[in-house]
Amino acid sequence: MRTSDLAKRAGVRAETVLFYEKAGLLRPPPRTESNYRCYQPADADRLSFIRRARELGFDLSTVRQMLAASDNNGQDCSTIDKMAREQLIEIQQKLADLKALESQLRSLVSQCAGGMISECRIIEALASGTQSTRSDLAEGRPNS
Amino acid sequence: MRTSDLAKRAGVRAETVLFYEKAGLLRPPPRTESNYRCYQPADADRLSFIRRARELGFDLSTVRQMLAASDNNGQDCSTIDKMAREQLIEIQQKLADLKALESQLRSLVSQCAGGMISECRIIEALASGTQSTRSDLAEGRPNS
DNA sequence: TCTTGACCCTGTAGTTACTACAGAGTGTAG
DNA sequence: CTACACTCTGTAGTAACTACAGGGTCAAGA
Repeated sequence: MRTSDLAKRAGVRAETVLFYEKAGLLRPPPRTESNYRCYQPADADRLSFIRRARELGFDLSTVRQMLAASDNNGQDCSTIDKMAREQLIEIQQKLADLKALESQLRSLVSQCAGGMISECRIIEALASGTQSTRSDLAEGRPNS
Repeated sequence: MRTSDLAKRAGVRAETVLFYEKAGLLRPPPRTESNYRCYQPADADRLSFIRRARELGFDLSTVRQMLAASDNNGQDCSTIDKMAREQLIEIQQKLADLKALESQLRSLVSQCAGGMISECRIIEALASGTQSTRSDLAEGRPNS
């Protein structure tokens, strides 16, 4: 398999394959006489593994460790387990943040009734929070 | 106010203030004789506006447009409204993605019963999806 | 045989929103 | 006078790719 064939199988770009090699996730495959990379089906599996882990939000260095662990069958499962649990907690935190953000944004959007900027509720909401009113958002020193 | 005073008021770093100036969000303030930046309270309001918008997930170019709109009181509110609605949709999409991700990850984590890597359910789950079994994750060409 | 087009290679620069210096100058307290 | 804390500019680093530039290779068609 050539680089682009491997890439297609996993649904990534050829550049990404090269990037993963440089990043130490994919091993340098043998080359043809003309220096083209030559991949085996097993490489496609490894690449799919990487993609699945990435889609679950694991970062590259975590994926690297997972691959190392999976290459090392005798090892204890707890490292991997710990990484997954940490990732879960991180995702749950992000989820909570995003939920809060969504409700704030929804309330922001619901307040807009059209009309002029000067009475825009969205701008007002973003400007409020300090004691100042919207009339002086560092105006008076225009820059253009 | 000096740069770091302004920064403290909005809870950002001094470098971030400079960065926002370079990015065209904060206007270059007047300088002292020795070339130090001299901010007014209104600049703090503008910076807070930026921070609030950023915390709601708006990107810098959107924030720039919002500031431009808010500097231009006569303008119609619909541009801002549109930006906020688009942002809401984006956040809702991310929220949905993250929810799906969380449940996948939760099921992954719940399957781990400890033990050796060779029978790790987490690795298995990441490796599955193609027809291949976990025994051949591009092994056989170790690289170290 | 020559050419065209589609690949492949390496290496570098761009993206976002900052953060972290390096190397220089300034201001003030002891 | 000196130490220390600040300021300035400019550049390089972060994550995970993406997008070239400038070269080489290969197979099919004229």
